[in-house]
Amino acid sequence: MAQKVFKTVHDVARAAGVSVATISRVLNQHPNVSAKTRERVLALIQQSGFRPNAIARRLANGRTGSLCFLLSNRDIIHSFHSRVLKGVEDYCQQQHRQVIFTTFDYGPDDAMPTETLPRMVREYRAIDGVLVAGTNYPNLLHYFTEVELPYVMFGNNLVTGALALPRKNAVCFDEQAGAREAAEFLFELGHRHIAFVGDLSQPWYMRRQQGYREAMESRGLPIATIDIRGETDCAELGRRSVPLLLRQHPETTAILAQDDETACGVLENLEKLGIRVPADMSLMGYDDISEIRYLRPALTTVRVPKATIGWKMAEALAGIVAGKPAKPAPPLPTELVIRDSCARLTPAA
Amino acid sequence: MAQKVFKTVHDVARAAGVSVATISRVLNQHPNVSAKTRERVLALIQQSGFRPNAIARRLANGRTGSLCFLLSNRDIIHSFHSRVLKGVEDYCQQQHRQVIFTTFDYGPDDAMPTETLPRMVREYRAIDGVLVAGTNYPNLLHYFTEVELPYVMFGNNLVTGALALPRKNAVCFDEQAGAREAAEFLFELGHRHIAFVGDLSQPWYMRRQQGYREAMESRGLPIATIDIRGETDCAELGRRSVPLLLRQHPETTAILAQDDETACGVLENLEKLGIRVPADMSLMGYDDISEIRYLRPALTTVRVPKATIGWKMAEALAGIVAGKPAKPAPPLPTELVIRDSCARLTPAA
DNA sequence: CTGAAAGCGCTTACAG
DNA sequence: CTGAAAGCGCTTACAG
Repeated sequence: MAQKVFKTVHDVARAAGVSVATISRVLNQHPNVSAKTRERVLALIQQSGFRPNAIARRLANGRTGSLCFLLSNRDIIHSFHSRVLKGVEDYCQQQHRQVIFTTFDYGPDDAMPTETLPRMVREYRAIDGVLVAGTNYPNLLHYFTEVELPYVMFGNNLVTGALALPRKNAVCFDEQAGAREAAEFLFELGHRHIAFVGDLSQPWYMRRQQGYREAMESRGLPIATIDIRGETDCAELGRRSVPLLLRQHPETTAILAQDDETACGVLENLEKLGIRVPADMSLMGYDDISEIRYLRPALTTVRVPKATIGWKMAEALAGIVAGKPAKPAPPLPTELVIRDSCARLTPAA
Repeated sequence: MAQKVFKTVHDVARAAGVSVATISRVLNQHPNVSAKTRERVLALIQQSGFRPNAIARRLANGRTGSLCFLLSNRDIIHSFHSRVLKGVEDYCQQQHRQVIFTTFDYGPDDAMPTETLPRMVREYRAIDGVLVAGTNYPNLLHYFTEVELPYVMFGNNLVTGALALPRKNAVCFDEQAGAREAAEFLFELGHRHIAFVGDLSQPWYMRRQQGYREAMESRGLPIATIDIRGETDCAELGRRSVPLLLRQHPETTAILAQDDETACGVLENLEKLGIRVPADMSLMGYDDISEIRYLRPALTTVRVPKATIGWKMAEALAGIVAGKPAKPAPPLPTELVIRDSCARLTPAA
């Protein structure tokens, strides 16, 4: 016999000889349905391949079920954020939520409901809330507050004014502790002249330098920081730092770079000068991005728990949306990944 | 005065002294509204910050406005697919569409409406169509056809049976031509003994090898293929290929790897044996993924137009959804990216 | 356990 | 150019 095709709950209800309310109840696993009717309806749905209209469900029950992953001010999706997104998606899949991906470029002074703001965040109820990734400024966050759109931030990536906002709805990792452990690791290897290379005008790199400084100061070791500002290409920053470092701190035996890309630049110029890593100089990155996968020597680095950050952000946002009070979560720990770019300091050196 | 907060079109209509139909018309830029009313309504909307309910709009007009980017059988989002996704998002943003990102793991023999299939693709009308990325099999594609869900595939990534399906709804790049050009480039540099390293059991790598073969045969040059099967880690495949290659084709002066990761493995083991790239051996990758960014020597490779692929896929899907007849698009061209890993063959060698 | 009916907040012919 | 009314396809008190 020809298979009936049901387009709406009404079709199913008619065939089952019950009301649409009952169909809706079995669709939503509502307990108040007799086992008998439930089975009959379920069978009908099965064989007809009936699929309820998702939009209608959302309008009726008032829940959109979707979280928006908003990547701000990035022209490409770096591997770092890909991993965060993957964590978000894993959580959402498990929770039967959907993740809407979008990007947005704006400046700190743009007036906020702007034309370029993605449509779904401007629209009312298109999304339950937004996961704020990339680089963000207070104007956008204020807008979210104004229109009462719940959001959760990736706390480590906030610029200036955004830092002062309440942090209940932020997920972050312990940037400072990661740098501290990195410096301590180099100390354990026997290094006493450890330099930090970075751009201290950026809050996140500043925190890393602070962790480094804490580790050094608590051991009475000298601080050696090469602070290069205004260079947005980290690899280039790393390259430029090498001559400065060698001149200003020639006694250095180990370098802690502000991030992996910076480390790549440092490595490149070190090698050009015939300084071998790790034989002559130990080198450490930060982040553990996939771009360093095939670097030789394999880079020892501080791994940031990217997928976990995404998962926790989605979880926090879902909680807020569900009305649970947002509570500040403790920062996520980083993990030291020991590969080949750091060596024990030999007495000869 | 206290700012009125309008929650629905009715609130706005009441304040403007018109009907909701009129509000809807100005919201949708319908021409049949007098300039006067339009302005008044617009002003009201402006100052009240009224935002129409997106879900209700979709239910009423029957369009969901969202495309689903489905990444199949990948445990992480590789940089390759990040770029494709970015292209999709760029197109969708411009078209005021939203992209729903999801992942899905399945096998070629799984029965298709499975529990693990993401909810939004199971639901009716949650999405307008799906962009199929990652590795996919016929069973999923058949399911889409069955439930009449429009889809567009990334054509280069289809396995076995999926290859035989009609390709009107596929976007692909010219894999074979890219490999041909790569081999020709090595030829121009004076190389006559060029080897291909890869896994010919995979259709995509097979196509690359075919391009290589065409270039070689048309010049009467010998084919030298190292075909290693069953190794899913390409870098490892590359590593393993080196001793085989040196034994079987010791005359080789240039290697065309099936992809960048394979090239990384080749490079690693070449260097271990003291064979310098490019001085002693030229080496070429394929894809131009971000993981090779910091490789030294910088890898000469064939760039796949990832973002363009994403853009074209989204464009094609939007066209199909809009009822335009799907027409097969010509394959997108690749681009040779010349960096430092290939050198002119000197007579001495 | 079940059904009739109102409601979610828009859009869209249809009339005027 | 504008409005009244039906409709999009569900869900959810409310009654029974």
